[in-house]
Amino acid sequence: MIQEISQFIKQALKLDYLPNVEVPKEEGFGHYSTNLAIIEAKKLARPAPELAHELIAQLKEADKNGLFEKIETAGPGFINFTLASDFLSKKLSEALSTGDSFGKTKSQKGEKIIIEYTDPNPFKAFHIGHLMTNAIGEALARNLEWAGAKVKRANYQGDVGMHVAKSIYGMIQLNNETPDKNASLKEKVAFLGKAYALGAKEYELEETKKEIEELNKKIYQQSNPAINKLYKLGRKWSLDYFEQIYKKLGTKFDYYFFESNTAKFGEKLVREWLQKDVFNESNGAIVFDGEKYGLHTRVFINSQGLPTYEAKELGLAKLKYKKCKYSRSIVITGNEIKAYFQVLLKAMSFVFPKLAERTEHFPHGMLRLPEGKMSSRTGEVIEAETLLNEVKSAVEQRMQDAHFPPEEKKEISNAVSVSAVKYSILRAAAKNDIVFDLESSISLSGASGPYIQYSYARLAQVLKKGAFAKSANFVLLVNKEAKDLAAKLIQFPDIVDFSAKTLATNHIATYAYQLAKLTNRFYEEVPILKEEDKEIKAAKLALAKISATTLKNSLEILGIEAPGRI
RNA sequence: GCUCUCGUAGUUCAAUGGAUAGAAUGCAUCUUUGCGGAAGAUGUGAUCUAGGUUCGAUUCCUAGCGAGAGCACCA
Repeated sequence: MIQEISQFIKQALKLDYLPNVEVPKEEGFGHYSTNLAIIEAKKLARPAPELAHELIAQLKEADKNGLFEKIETAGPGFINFTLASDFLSKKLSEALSTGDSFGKTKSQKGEKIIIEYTDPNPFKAFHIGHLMTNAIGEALARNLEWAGAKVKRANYQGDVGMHVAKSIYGMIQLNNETPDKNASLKEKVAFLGKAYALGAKEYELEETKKEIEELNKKIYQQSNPAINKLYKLGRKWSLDYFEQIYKKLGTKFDYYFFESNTAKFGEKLVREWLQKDVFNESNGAIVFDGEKYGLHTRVFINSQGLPTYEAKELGLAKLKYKKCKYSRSIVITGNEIKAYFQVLLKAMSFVFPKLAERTEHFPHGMLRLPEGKMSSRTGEVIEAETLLNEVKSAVEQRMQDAHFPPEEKKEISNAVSVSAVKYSILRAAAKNDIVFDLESSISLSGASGPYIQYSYARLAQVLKKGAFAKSANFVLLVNKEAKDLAAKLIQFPDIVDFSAKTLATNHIATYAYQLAKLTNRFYEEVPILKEEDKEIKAAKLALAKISATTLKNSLEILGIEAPGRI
């Protein structure tokens, strides 16, 4: 829609560029507006409001199809457009016939994007940080898909390194507590957690520290069969457990990469480019001297000759490219890795210049919990499952009185609790830290995922009772509530484009909430099924249908399910 | 110490350099059972400080104050 209006202005005024068009924040400034007159007035050194009047005359002249009901100027020289109801009605009809794919656009067409996110480490906990990365990554992936890009989801997991050595050390110590084959995944993972905690603690001690470091080498070289066996076992338990979580969260990865695969290749690359002076030797380690570029120096191969995360990441870039010839590669992590990624990209610009250009790091803030219960101040990490379960039990309590079959109830409480958590992550701009407030999530009121789901479910129930036609005359809808809703609905494709372009899915989240609010207002103020005039009723039902679809689609992009009733 | 990010109602979050800085929650008041009240309506209240650029600054620049993260063999 924005594109369309911008094109119209360009042609009408014979400009050589597309003017900026946006939706004004305030009501009363029309549906769309442009600051064109202010910009042009400056070039011509003329007063902007005066120029705006002249341009409006030309725009009205050019509007042969009657797209606009009003074109007027306000404030410092903005030109504001109000759509004609015929035109708006036509747009709604298009949306209605587009059906479930309303909102899909082509702005990212031709892009092949690989997105890496979640990245939990086998043998370690899947904590709320991973949950946050997953929610953001999944939403970005879906958003880009909706904007027409081809997207591949990648997960990169650290299955070698000191944390593994610590865990295996613990597994050996706790040998007699090892769960047997038939134990539940939960018990197995709990055992791994205990083993890691023990290993991490013992690592603090001088004598065991050396032992664990030796163990680490053996794991890397796969030299000891007994250790290999433990390694295989623990790794599998972890990965199976992660898979359960992905399923719950609605993520399906196309590729899994492991450090055990990137390590040797990365090491080789670094040694190769050491000869070409991209890397230096320093204190027995091989480093990249980032200081030359205003960054800091980082170790790529440590003094024991083992590749660090940095070297592995270098190998990973190439492996990703082998799997998927991407035009763009996005890596999503917490922002504590930001500085390190800059060094990595600089090093990569020598080793794989083309890939480095296509790679971007997307750092996000931390998911914090308010002081008090579930606080992480004690230093303990909070597992994703703990948080999800806590929210879920609150949701279940709320649903106590609902008369749904048990199976459906379970599905709904899952969908609602995931939505509560995901929405509170996605509503905020990703780069900032956010505070997840358990209490306000449990209360399930206000700008929340469950509120949007509820709004959808209400409409879905109405639509069940009244069949909507394939087309309708939306001009008949004269209530303010219906008109406001209609104007919001046709913005959806623009929002999809904008958030895909800026990689900011919080715009989708905000939009979904605003739309839900408008649908509720419409629902409250405008009786649908009771409407006696057949044609008006058909139009109302059709508007409800588009609203329901759009709510569902915006939730879909956020990775949130929309049950038909909740 | 250096680098990066951030600083907006009591609280949690918004605002591609735009118009009267939006929401939610909290508090106060109203709608009272209808197509699903997990709802809707009204009121209340904020851009850290000092400069600068601009027709216009929460946004860009400089300095200060405050918070968080990072700064060599962890990932």
